[in-house]
Amino acid sequence: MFQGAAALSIDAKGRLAIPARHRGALAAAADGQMVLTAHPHRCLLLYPEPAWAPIREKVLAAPSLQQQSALIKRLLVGFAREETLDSAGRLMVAPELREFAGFDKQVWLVGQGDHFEIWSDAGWRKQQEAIFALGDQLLPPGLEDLAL
Amino acid sequence: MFQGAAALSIDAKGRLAIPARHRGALAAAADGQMVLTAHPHRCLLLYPEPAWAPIREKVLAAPSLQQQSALIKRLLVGFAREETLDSAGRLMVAPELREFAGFDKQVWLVGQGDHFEIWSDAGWRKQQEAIFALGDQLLPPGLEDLAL
DNA sequence: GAGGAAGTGGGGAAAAGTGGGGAGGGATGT
DNA sequence: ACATCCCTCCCCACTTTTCCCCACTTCCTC
Repeated sequence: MFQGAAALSIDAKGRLAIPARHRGALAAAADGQMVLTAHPHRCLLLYPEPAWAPIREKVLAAPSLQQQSALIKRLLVGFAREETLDSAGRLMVAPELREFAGFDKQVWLVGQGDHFEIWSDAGWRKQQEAIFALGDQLLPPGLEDLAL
Repeated sequence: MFQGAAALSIDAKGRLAIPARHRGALAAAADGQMVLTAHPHRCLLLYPEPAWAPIREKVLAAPSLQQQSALIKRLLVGFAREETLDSAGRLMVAPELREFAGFDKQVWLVGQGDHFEIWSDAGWRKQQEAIFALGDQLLPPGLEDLAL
């Protein structure tokens, strides 16, 4: 179970150090095999491979001659890369993915249950602003009864 | 299983270097025999020959006097070429196909499960813009329950 | 404050990407 | 039929990227 947001920096070689407290869980869930891909909201997704496989199968089953499902396939499967951590526990983020998500030096690793999202600093701030801007319209259908 | 997007360049002779991490899988799936053809979305398709054969048979079985199936046949089968990689792992892209897909120097090789798509730089960027433009209408019929 | 673990940066070897020369073979035209 | 041209493919050389390893700094723990 992954949760928690961490501000991390990507070094000049595109490497992202995963916080040590998550490494054990990643190794256990994925045997070290992870998949890094693009999210339509313009962040990246980091999945342990076993959690990613069923999603990939589902997406690939969609008809590729239909415009909209082709777009999803191209984004999710098209950008996906198998990755492992290097000996210092760092994840290599390919230049294509860095560009897609608009990564600068500073990024955020955000736990989301069975996977992580990785946001550029600017993108993450926008998410927060978007939440504040919702005001009373905060809760989406199906979650109206959420109490905190 | 092919996945991942790579920005590659086509040299002056029309050669495209396939990333080394895909070469093993291509050799295994196709014994080196590949088929390169045109996709109606104006990109190219790269199939291992064994995966292409059933698609070709299916397309060819369509009635050729019906306008719509004739168009598909002409595009998919008409543009298809058998290719192999050269000794440096490069794929030769015929001028006809380069022109069809509007290839300049920079192209994208995009894994799509059992095959690849190859996009011009401009075409690939348009795909991404199209996805962002979808907003909340992201998921096509049949994929509404996709969770990321 | 000392020791250890984690984050950070960079050097260097090896592999992969890139580009071009030139031989071989098939097509074209005289 | 022969010469020429063009296309293809193989090989070599150069550049860039990737990966592995080591060293330094910082922070937390004891």
